[in-house]
Amino acid sequence: MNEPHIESTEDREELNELLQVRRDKLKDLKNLGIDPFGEKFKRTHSAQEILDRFDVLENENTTLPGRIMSMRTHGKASFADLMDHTGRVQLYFRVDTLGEEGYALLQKLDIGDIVGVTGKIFRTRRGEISVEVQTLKFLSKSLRPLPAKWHGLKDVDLRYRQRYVDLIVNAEVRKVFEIRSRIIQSMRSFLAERGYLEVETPMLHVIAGGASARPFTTHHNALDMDLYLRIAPELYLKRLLVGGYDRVFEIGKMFRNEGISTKHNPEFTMCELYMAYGDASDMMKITEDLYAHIARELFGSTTVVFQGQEIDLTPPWPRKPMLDAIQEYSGVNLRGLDDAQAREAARAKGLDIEPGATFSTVLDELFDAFVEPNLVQPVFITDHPVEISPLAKRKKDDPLLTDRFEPFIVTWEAGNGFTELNDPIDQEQRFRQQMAQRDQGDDEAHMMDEDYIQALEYGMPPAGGLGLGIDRMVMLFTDSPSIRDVLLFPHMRPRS
RNA sequence: GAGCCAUUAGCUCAGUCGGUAGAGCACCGGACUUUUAAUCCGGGUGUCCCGCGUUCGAGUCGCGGAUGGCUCACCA
Repeated sequence: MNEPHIESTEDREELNELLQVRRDKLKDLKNLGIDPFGEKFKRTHSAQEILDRFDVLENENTTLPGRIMSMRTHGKASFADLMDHTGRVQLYFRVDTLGEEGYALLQKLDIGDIVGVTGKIFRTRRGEISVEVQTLKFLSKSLRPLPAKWHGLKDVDLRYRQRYVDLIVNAEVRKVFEIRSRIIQSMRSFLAERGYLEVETPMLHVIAGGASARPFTTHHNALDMDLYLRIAPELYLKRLLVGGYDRVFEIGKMFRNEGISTKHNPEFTMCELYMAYGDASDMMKITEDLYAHIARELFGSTTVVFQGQEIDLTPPWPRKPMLDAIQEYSGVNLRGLDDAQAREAARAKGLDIEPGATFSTVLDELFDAFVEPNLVQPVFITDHPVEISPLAKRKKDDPLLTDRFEPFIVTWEAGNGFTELNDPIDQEQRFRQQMAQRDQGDDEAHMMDEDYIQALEYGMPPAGGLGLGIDRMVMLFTDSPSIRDVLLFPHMRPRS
């Protein structure tokens, strides 16, 4: 920190009045021998504690830090609201208590300043629980004005770019991220209780596998090699099953170089878990139980309201094979059709299908157009075609389909799970098929991972695996319509 | 990537037919010893997102650009 403090007009002519006034007060404090950026401060109570336990705390002394959020001055007495992480408590200042000199310091106090006070807890005539301040310490002088107390900060651009201000001013935003933290905690304990070991696998991948997505690339200088940011941890977690761990999970960031929308951020959080000797049905059960468990912990109920719709998360959720769902909602029965017939059937429903589209592409289009918008209440869509499921085990009774499922809630895909393919020979063929698609120009097709095949050749137990999108789960539980509302710092274009 | 919309004071927003900008809160000065969206008196603090153009004159009209929002596309 070599830069000198900028304190007054001489240093920076361009500061506007609001900023200048605060810098002048800062200078005044220093001239009085007061450090405007205090130090460690020990608290005896939080703001909420004072309110909650007033019956026993009345007339007791308290010491607490917080941020000044509003001030009402009345000549020789003044009021202020002090906010900490728990809530707000009113401060009462009077010249009789503080003395002329102490009281005069209030002139240097601004909304936004972080202070520590000591004083007596009492109730005002109007009934407001307050602290009559005996000592006031400046812990951090605020040099910028906060947004208006009544209207707050609404400009979404500013709210995301300056999330710190959003968090200061909008208590409901703070709440969202507290709930996010509780959801993840609750997920961890849920899985730990069931014998899952939390692990960490690499984020820098030589092969971006485990999902169909365009990866970000980066470069390692010392090794002079390009690397990918992971799009999924799947192949590493299954190597751990080969290694002998019975149940593992990982919660972490994934990176996908794709479009940004209200449901997509380039980096997002996923929880993946694997259960040796299990299968897709175990994973469906874990999914519905986990959602219900979190809902109960958060709200004491397994129904939640999202954007005005009541969503019933009570297990068990219905299971519906993909082809049945398509037939039910679009009237198209794709069973037994070849690529050309499937294209024709979809076109008959008014979809714009490309000439070379394969059966699974058509299926995807029909599903997106006719089925997805209807999947408001939780449901597992099952039995995806093998071409779009290169890591899932085939169904015993239909080798063209896989033992796979996707949970849908409020029309979003909330996750993805399946019985894991543990046959290295089939896996290698699937990868080769994906490579062929890649050669056709599909840059989201899976890459070949020789080492993963080798791992399977050592023997991986039959297993169930599941990936859950944490951000979408948090959106559901916090009634947030945009993923940006559940990310502290959503990706934004830099301002020029 | 495409369409639509938005961008004016620190914040939230007005701004008529094209005539050089306003309100509330915040802020500054003054009064006030239990207020609480405190009140009362006085003060408008501005790159009207940026650039170019039309015009005697542009916050306002046209074109280009930036950022954001929504929808679509892409995408699990």
